[in-house]
Amino acid sequence: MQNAKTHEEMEAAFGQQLRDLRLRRNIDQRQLAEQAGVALNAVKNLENGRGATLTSLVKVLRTLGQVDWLETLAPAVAISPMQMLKAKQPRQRASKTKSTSNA
Amino acid sequence: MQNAKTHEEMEAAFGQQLRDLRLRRNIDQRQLAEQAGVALNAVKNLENGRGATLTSLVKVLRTLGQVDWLETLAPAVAISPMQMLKAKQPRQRASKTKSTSNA
DNA sequence: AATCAATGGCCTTAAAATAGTCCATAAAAT
DNA sequence: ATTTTATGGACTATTTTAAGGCCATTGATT
Repeated sequence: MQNAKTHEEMEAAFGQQLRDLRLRRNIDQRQLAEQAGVALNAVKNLENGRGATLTSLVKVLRTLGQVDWLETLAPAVAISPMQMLKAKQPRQRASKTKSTSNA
Repeated sequence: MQNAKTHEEMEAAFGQQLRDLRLRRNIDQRQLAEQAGVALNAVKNLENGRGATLTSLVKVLRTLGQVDWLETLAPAVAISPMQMLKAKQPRQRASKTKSTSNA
């Protein structure tokens, strides 16, 4: 099983992390909302996992000094410039072979 | 300056990472959308940074096998159980000192 | 060169952000 | 321990935005 968590659980757990970050900086939700330029309820929703937009998340992450985290999702495969020249473009579109299509 | 990138740029860059992940698995947007249980447009919006919900992101991340990434935002401060007993609660509310209040 | 995936536009519906207020309670002050 | 006070959660109504679906166009793959 990959995690067994539902989206709701995952979002709630994620919100808890956001809350931890905020508390480490010792600011309240209102201040965070103001500094991030989002509504107070947006922060509440984020921390409670009740639904939010990526935009709100990015703004909040920036205020919390965690924007870099967003770039850690898909670490680019680091290859040398020489390899770069040899290698084909990494793939810009999915190929036709419907390998993983289970639908 | 905190990163010089605008939200739009950040979301677009983030979307590019999602696209990379998808292409590494060699599936197209439609397949990803189907497997994730979101609309094709949700995937488009995510990859293009045109606005998306956290829910869509979580569903897509799960399909891409990257849900664990969500838990890497605020790595909990690992302390021993004994320290836990001694230590004060990490802070459950922001304290009164309006240090960072710029409003 | 021909295909077909990916994008972008438009429209409708669903959902989230915003704004404002109230309340329970945890934290600070006495 | 009790009081005070700020904090965070809950609720409503309204505005804004994204999801969902469809079609036309672009452009990478083959």
